[in-house]
Amino acid sequence: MTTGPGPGPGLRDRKKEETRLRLHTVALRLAVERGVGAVTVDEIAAAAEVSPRTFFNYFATKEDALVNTDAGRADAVRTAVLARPASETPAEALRAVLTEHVRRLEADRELWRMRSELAARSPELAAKAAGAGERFETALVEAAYARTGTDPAVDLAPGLTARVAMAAVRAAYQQHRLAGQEGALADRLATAFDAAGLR
Amino acid sequence: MTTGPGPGPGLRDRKKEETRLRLHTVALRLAVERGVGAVTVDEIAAAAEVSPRTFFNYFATKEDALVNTDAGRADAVRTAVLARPASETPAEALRAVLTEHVRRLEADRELWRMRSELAARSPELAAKAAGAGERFETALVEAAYARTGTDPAVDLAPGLTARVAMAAVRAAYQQHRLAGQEGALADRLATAFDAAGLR
DNA sequence: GATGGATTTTGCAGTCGGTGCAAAAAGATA
DNA sequence: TATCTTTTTGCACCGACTGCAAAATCCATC
Repeated sequence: MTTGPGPGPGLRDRKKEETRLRLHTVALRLAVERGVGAVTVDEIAAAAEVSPRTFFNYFATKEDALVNTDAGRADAVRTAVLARPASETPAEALRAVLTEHVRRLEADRELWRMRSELAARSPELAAKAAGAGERFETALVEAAYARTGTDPAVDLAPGLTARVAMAAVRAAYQQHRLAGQEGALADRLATAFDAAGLR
Repeated sequence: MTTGPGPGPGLRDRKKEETRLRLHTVALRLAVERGVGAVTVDEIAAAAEVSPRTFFNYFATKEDALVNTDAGRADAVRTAVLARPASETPAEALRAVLTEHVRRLEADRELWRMRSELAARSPELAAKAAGAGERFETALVEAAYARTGTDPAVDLAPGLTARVAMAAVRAAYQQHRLAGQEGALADRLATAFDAAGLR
């Protein structure tokens, strides 16, 4: 994000980042208060103090502002899996990266709770979130194959392992949510990984 | 679909079913030829010889006409899992139902190839398809818990098993596609189920 | 500090997806 | 055949989204 010999991000970059975040949080707040369908892009832009046209400089669609799917997330997780020690099996690498990934998400628990709530109320949003989840899973699959160096048309295991790992994450999340978010998600996740054979 | 004491579906019902199918296949054809974004609802409706307003009597959105996500699919699979012999474990029931489900999908291989191709080219379509996949998985999870009669907040296993089963299906599909759809998908699926521990 | 260039925001007009409503058309029934 | 029910259609409208160009803001240089 460095723009040159200066001491850090310029005012422009900082303002862009702040605007993006403001649009996202304002959109979330309004949608939670009134429902996804009842909030217009005009209203979000006005509340965030930018023009509607500018809204679309930041987000391709209204749903993107609510889900804030960051294309970098899939890239980042792929990179993280590849950066694990070469001695680890795909299962070990995936497990370690996902455990850390979930730990970080927990730090934004309230944000995730709001997103889940909205997705439960809006099929379009649920679909957008599911699409993002699928891209995330695809990145894990690609990373697993990159680690084994095997041909996906021949070797089923890396693709299966990555997908099973994500299945364990989703199962642990559901249980955590239904249990009222009591207890440690990390423990549930560890239990799910063990039960799914990822060691 | 019987409308009364008559000998079968009335003209109305038959025409509705034909119209829905025509809209779907015309939409698919046009989208494959020109790209999802380049085809308008007006064009689809005209090619299917109905008015644009009628299009929306059949499909809630343009993407729905392309993906043709049938809400009944999730319900049907839930019913099928519940209808398996009570002596079967969730894993056995899920495996049997999914094996049959995939066998039926293979009968429409060309249709599924077109859908996959479109989803790869359109993020909105990919999201819609992912959303449908998630609802399908949710139905499997619900059916698994209904079979065990256990509390999802307490018992992780049924939810995990159902999700792992779907992971196996997706892994098998990917391998099948990358292998140029040669060989039997059913064999790949059986291998994936075995490797994932669903017996 | 002034100037010019680069970048971002904004306003605007337009297209398209999607909705509600009522009239017209088509099918079903007596 | 007349009447009722259901489906289709036309229409006006709203909101999401896009391309374009002018205005505003930031940045580098002198």
